[in-house]
Amino acid sequence: MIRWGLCCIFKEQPITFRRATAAFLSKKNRSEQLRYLNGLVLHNAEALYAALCFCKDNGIGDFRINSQILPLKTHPELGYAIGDLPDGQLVEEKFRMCGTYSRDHDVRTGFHPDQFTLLSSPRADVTAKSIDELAYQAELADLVNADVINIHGGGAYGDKASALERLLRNIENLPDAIRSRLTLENDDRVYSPGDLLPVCLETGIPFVYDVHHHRCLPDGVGIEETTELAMKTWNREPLFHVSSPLASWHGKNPRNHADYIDLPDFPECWIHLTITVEVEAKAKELAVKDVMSHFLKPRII
DNA sequence: AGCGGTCAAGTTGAT
DNA sequence: ATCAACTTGACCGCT
Repeated sequence: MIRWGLCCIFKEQPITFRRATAAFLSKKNRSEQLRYLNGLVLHNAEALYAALCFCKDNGIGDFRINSQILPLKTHPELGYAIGDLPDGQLVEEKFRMCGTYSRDHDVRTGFHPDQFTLLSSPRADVTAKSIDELAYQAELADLVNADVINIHGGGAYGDKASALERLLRNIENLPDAIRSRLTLENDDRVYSPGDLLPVCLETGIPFVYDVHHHRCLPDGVGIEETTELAMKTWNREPLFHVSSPLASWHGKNPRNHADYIDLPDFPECWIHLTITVEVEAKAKELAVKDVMSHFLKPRII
């Protein structure tokens, strides 16, 4: 049985997440900043609850939470703690309600920190800021009961072996709140499954297998074998990603995502697995419902 | 109310 | 050298 996942936002549903810009906020004094952020974050906490309700009502068992749900949380000048907000208690309560709802209705949630979150960089400042970002997402994950914080390997910096060593060492030094949720995903230009699986095995970090990225950046190992290896890295329900290229696999940029999933792109060997598959498609909830409908056709007999 | 330039952060590869 | 892509368009000043 596949648990289908929706990523971050909606195409048609009137559920939106607000954001803030640093340029705008930095023109205000601190208490005005916190008041502005307070309203915005309350809105986002309520939107998350609505998103989880939509998922449950539509048979969608997984929702990826946008990293910007607490905008500028770790910004060097504008950053804040939830407790700094005028209604901090209420904000926390609303996120906890999301956590209760997702537990009661079995809607899995997770985070995917953005491209600036790197545990392989040679720059100590980049690593430190990344760990800050991961700590923030772990704190929020605690409130909302999210069990995954998924990142990529990052850059190669001209020497992939050294970068992988830094990645490994940084993972091993992470606090447990982060490490217990952290996962590694293959990307489409630097780190293939073959690069990351050894790190996952050594650290006990689960491997998020993105089959689209694997097709963009192959490593000589087939989808079936990689699926099996990925499954073994998980101590809970495995999480995989699927998407289709915008133009075609042979076009100039197959990395761009299409609106919907082209059914042949879904690996046959996944069909009978007990896994979560997050659908990375521009049509969002419409794409998830579309792909689900292909698997829910009434069976003969 | 609607338009459009702009938005914290790192790294890569296409142009 | 610039720029889009990456999990995602949304924000906000201007008219």
